[in-house]
Amino acid sequence: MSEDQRDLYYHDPFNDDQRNSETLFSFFGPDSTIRGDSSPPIPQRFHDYMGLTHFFNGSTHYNTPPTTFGYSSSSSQLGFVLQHDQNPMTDHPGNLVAGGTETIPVTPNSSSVLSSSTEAADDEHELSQGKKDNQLKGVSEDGGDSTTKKVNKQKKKEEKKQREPRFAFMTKSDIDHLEDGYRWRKYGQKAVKNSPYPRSYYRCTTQKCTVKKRVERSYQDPSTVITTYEGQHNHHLPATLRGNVGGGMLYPPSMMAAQGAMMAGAGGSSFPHEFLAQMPHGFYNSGGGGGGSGGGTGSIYQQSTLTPFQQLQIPDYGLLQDMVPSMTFKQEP
DNA sequence: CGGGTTTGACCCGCGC
DNA sequence: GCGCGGGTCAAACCCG
Repeated sequence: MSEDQRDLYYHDPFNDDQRNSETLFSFFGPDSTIRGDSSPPIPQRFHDYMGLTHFFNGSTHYNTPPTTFGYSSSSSQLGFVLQHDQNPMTDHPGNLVAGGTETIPVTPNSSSVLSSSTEAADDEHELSQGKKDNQLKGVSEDGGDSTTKKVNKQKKKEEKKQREPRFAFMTKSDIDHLEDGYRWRKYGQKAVKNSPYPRSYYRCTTQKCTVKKRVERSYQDPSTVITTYEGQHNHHLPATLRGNVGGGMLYPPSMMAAQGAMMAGAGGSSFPHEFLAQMPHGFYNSGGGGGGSGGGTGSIYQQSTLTPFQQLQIPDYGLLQDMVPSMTFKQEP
């Protein structure tokens, strides 16, 4: 009963701060904050994540998870949950965790969306491989011998500890599967417990690229799409998507350079939160520019009607830095 | 015909 | 040990 009640709640990754394996960012809410050392309120909020999207797309660097962020659909809000394969909190003792409560109304019992998937997804890479191996073996080797299985299991357990970088974010969008410049192949769909909306599983179609993503719609707020990326692309953006040539062209070189600088500056830690620290300010302020969406005046749930071009903004690093004062910021001259 | 989607089955980890 | 839920597989199907 109580469990049922608990389960009735939507499990929201952005409110799940129970796991240290996650770092959460939230740009939702009128007083959304990125909590750095001093947790200053963000002067402005993102109401158009498209810029971010394109910004992410702007990366042509390998091993930059955020490159998967680009979207080309209309949306207005964006939130992040960054998941580190190690302990993100050690990197950011001040916690970048946004409680989530101040942004999107969720219950404290969030667990499944990311956390459970976090757990389960641990083994996705290895397991999926292992599973596949097992299955294949089972077929090809008449079930195989238990010794091999045991060895495989152990191996898996060891490998399991190595997590792919994973992060999630929420977006306001009518579209479930938002385009991000990469090509994805859907390989599964599952019903989400206590949610009328299914979760879809996608894999990057590029050969040897193991990046996956999960997409699901928020149960509490159907207009919100939760996207979880896992892994890092080891290739460039395919230049085939609706003229959105990798999105990379959409950003000035300085931007990409800045990102590259960041990645380099991260000392190999190519994790999104560093990247996020560099997030340009312009993108979230682009609403007023075009779509007539009311720009900065709209509620945080306001839908953006920007076109990709309207969403294009030259990043304002200074403002960004203001937003995330606790983060290192590099800027290309 | 090739590539993507759908969908039921299966595997695995975890909690009870 | 068992059941549940998440994640993946793969055959069938769809579509351009």
